[in-house]
Amino acid sequence: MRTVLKDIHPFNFQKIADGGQAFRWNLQEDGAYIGVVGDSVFEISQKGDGLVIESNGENDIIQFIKEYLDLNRNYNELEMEMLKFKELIPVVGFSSGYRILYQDPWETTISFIISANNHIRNIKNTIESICRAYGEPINYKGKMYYKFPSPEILAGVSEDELKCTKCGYRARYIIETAKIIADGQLDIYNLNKKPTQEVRAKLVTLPGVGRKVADCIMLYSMRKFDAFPIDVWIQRILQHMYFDDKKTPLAKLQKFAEDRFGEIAGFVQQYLFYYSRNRGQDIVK
DNA sequence: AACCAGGTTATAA
DNA sequence: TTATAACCTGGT
Repeated sequence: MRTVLKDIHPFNFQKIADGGQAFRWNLQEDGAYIGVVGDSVFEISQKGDGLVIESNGENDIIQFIKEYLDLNRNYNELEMEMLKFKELIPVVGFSSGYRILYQDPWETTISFIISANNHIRNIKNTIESICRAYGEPINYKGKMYYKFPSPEILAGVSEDELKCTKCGYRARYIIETAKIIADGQLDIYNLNKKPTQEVRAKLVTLPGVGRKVADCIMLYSMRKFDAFPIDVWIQRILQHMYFDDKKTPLAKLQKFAEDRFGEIAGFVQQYLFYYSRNRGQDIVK
């Protein structure tokens, strides 16, 4: 399947793919990105406002990837909302084109458990190893790619074996969480129907999932846009912009951001994150 | 060689 | 309720 989408704006796939919300997109020599989403391989290249999407999936995969890329949302409108906060004017200008992907809750949960106290290169390597070791293969243009393994599969892996993927002490969290999901103790695919507070409370019961990871899961896979994950970058930029560069407790930053940005907090977080990480330097891999 | 990187957890005040 | 240390791994 191959399709061309036009007049997509604002949209910047490089920002989206390398922005830290997804870990399975890899830049090719020709400038395209290849990644596995769900059961299919996708190859995406952007030329201005046009998007070329290739996939081993069938035609009905187009709607799927449009949802994934959040193409049905009006980001012009959204950016107008953000610009009502005057201090965000340079942030929106810098980060425009970023989008919040709509990812799989299970994969997102495990990915962000791995992300804790870790950095992107390691996170990507570990996730890729896990998929290669336990995920089903997909052939795309003569090369092998691998799906993200199911909860049932990871629930059955031993801790020592999983540690071969360099996830370290997180191996235990991954397996225990997989067991809870596989057993049906937590129905992660229907969680989004509940209010944010309630979903968060459920998510943090999973081993390896704290406040920050829970908010990432909600924001990237459940469309809970009032979630506002605070990592060191967000902490830095919030302290810089609103707290006179003074070290401020996470709880205080959290409440501040939620009160100030409300329903669009998650979008603001993404734009701030990208701004905080990348302004004045090259885009980090 | 010591320290850090997109936090969570256990433990103690 | 809030603060502090330990934690796999890979890199500087």
